[in-house]
Amino acid sequence: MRLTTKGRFAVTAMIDVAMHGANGPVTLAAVSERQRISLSYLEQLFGKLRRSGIVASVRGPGGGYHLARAAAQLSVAQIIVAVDEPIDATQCGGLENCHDDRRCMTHDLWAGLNNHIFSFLSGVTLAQLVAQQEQAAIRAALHDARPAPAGTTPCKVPVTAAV
Amino acid sequence: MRLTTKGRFAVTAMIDVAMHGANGPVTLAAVSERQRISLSYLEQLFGKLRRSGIVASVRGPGGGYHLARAAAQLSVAQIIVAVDEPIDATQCGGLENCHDDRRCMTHDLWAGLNNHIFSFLSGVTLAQLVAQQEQAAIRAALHDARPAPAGTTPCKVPVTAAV
DNA sequence: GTTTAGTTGACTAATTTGTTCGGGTATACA
DNA sequence: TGTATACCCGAACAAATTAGTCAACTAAAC
Repeated sequence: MRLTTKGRFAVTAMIDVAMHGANGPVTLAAVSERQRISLSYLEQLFGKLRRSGIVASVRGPGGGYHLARAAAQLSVAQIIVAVDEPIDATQCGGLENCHDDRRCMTHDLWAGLNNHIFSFLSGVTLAQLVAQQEQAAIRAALHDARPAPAGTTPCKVPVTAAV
Repeated sequence: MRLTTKGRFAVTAMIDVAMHGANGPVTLAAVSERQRISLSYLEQLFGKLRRSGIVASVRGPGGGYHLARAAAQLSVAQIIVAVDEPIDATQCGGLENCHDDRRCMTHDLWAGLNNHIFSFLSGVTLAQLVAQQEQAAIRAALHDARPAPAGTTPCKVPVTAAV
């Protein structure tokens, strides 16, 4: 289980699809514009998401992507695994160059940690993230009750974001 | 909080130091040989670990690295943060190019997930990993009671390792 | 003073990330 | 039947990151 910006893009895009999918399929062009992710990159990501059965596509005009399952049935772990392909398998997967025990120590160790992180992210559903996001939007609307001039909202990134 | 092989190398090396640190400092050369990590790469990683106050160094003959605190006081999160520098801060940290709300949506979202993962990994101590590793070694020793020919132990990587 | 081992920095190859381009194909709609 | 929409696919690419190498230096033990 890797955790890179690639997976974040995928999750972000999936949240966007989940939030805008009420009235039919969501186009990647719309996601691209809203989330500022290059269209082609989205195409690559959604190709994987589709092949993983996480989203389904509708071609032609009025087409786009929609969730293949309910948002409550889709976990962050599934999304990340779909786009952040495994590769590696920790350097000796099926290879025979794994002779000394030490090597295996690393593997077992990380397999364990992987399991922990994976099961944690498996417990976080898209539905939860969407709900969290919608609440945040409501809070923001209430807080900035006065009509703020467009394009001036400061971006408050919690300190921990840099972690 | 990124989660890459770099962090894994660091944690693996730290476990090695923790397990072999009973009789004085552990040299990177020894870690390099046992864990099959390039010496120079370890030097880079331990440079960061030292500057983060996670390990302390002893120079000269008989020198090496030892934990700066008890293994029970060192979390996986600390190690990973030390070597996997933050960079990014999710693309707009202090920058002013964060105008539309959507951008901030991503940030808040990931800050939240970061917090979750971070606090989870903060709860995993080096001492726990060492204990887990020692138990595994004991199990392996009991299981492979017969004297296995050197260099033939198969490397069993759990399926989930590929995740 | 010689050896050990940390310390630093520069430099490199390989991989990953994110993007751009250039073409396809399926479908709704006129 | 045509045309616009939007999914699909692959190649090529710059930038960043990862992992490793090399070389020179400093502190300490013996």
